[in-house]
Amino acid sequence: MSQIQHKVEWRRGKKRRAEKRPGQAGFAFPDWAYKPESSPGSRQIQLWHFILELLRKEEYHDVIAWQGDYGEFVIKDPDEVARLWGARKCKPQMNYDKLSRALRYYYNKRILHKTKGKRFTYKFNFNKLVLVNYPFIDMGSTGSGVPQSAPPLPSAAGTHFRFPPSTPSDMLSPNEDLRSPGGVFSAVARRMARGSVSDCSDGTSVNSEIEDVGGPGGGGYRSMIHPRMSHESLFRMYGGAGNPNAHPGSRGPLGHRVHPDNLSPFPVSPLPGPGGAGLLAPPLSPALSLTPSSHLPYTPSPSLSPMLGSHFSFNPEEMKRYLQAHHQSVYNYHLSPRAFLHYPNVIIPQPHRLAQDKRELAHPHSAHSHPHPIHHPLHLGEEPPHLSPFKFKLQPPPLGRKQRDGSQDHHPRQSSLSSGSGSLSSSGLGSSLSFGSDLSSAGGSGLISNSSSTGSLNSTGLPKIKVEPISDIESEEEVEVTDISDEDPDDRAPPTHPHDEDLDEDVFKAPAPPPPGLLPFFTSHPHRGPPNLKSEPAEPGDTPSPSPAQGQTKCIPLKLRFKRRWSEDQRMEAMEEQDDKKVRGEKERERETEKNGGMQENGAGSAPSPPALGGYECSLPLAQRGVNQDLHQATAQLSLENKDC
DNA sequence: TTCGGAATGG
DNA sequence: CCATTCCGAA
Repeated sequence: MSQIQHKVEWRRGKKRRAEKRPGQAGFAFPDWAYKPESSPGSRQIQLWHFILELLRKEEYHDVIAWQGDYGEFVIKDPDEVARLWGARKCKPQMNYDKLSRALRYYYNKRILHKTKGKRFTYKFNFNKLVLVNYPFIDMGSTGSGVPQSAPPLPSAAGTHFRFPPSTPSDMLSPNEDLRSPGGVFSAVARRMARGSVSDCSDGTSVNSEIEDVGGPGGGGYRSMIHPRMSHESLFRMYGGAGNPNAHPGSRGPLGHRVHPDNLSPFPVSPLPGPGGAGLLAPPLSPALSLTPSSHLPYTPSPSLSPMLGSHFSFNPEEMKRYLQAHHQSVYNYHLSPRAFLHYPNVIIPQPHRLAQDKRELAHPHSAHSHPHPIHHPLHLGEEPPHLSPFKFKLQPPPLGRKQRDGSQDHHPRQSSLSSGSGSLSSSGLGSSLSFGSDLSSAGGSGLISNSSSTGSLNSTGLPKIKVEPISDIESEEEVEVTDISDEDPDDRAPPTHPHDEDLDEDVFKAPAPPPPGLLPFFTSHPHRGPPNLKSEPAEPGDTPSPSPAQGQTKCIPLKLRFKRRWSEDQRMEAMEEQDDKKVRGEKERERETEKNGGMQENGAGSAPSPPALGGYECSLPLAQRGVNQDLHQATAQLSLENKDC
């Protein structure tokens, strides 16, 4: 503020870009999801990344710190944060007002939301997808501890899965990528490709994002998160307090960071040794909230899990594993249940219901007449018969309050099908591989439950939380992860669901072909503590009884269950923070979703995406070779501040 | 203080 | 897309 705002700048009349279209290239999902590739803007560090970094560092504790629950942070010194941000972006004029505007944009992306009632307090929506990309973030840790809560969740979840897929060999598989050329990897590749650079001219400053470095090698590291681990764990890994090694306390003044190692965002070795801790690393922190899903029974301890340890050992096999895991993890993180629906193999632990489900699930279905949705916990080897592209939808957009305009029409989505949409996979993988990518993918956003919840739930009397129109958005917004390959619609076009389109949830709907490699495994559902069973209003639609009957190849019952759960979760969230969101029409958001067409494929084609595989491959070697080194480098690079511009 | 539209730059 | 900058409105 003090500064003058001379807006003198060049304001040339640029024409307004009237529209924004997402990629024509063919992605169904929001472009922003992958910005890295081409968009310049994105290539720079993004604000939320920056925020996370600050949060990770003790040095900045006074200006910004985690506070409260999961993912909540408070900006203690707005001006300072703005200054730092401005420095990073070389925008001396930056101030909190502006910075906050930028943060507000995240609301729609669901990356952040405001904690109401608390000044300067925002909350990351880690619950949903964000983590996918940033598993390492340690949220609550900061000094305080985080621990707030470890959510008591059901540990059950953990139990079932075995992380390690049975067949490692498959991992690499190809499924994903292979399937579609452009598929997942492309995204990854793109990300990798993008080099982040420091903004400032001199380059002195390094980006905090370490992506690049991380990319090949780095990516690998992270992946290993045990699937079971919840975000929380991950968070800690990221460097927070959880990691003992993490900040040793020494912190340099701005420019210096502690040892690179510590700070690095990378979790240090996520990959546990094969046998090691990896499997079980206990989750630690709990900062997460909402959906913590899978928590192990044990409580998180602040100290990290063994996994975090610093050693990496990579064997080729491990790498594979880890990659796989990665994928999995990606998919797993709090995604909406829907995501899982498509995966037969997945097991989803539900805390409460677990038991029941478990039984059902547990059965080895031997394949038979009725294909049970769930098979074994991940098995890569088997390819699931049909995996569809999973789409994840994120939370519903917060709908801004645009009451004023009142506009909006919401169109119900009709589309159900949109489905086809595509998907993208990028998110997970991409990011995984490369470090810093954006969460963009995460952001993808989608919608959520609303439909279901709204509809059904409403009846319950809940306040409607959101109602949104997500229609269009949905399509786009949802992020799908998966391969996009979907290209062919037909194949997958499943005739499946005879019953309904699910309009409510589009999401569920269409299953598609199985992407082979991905297997998500479980999800997490968090519920925070309160039990919800009770109230769950069953939705009408819900299937009370699970009978998969039909040909659903997929699992309907499960689906429903999830749905329910999801809805609840959503509600909870909503309630928690709740806001009223209103329906906001998303205006412009596009429509594109076409899905079909050729876009998808694009992977290769239009999209510039580099050869996915290539990237992939690269990574391996790298990883193997010198992971540590890479890490170090990466870490080293990380620096928040930039010197002067 | 916070929200979000609009225009604009990149 | 992702901010940045303004700015009017709650």
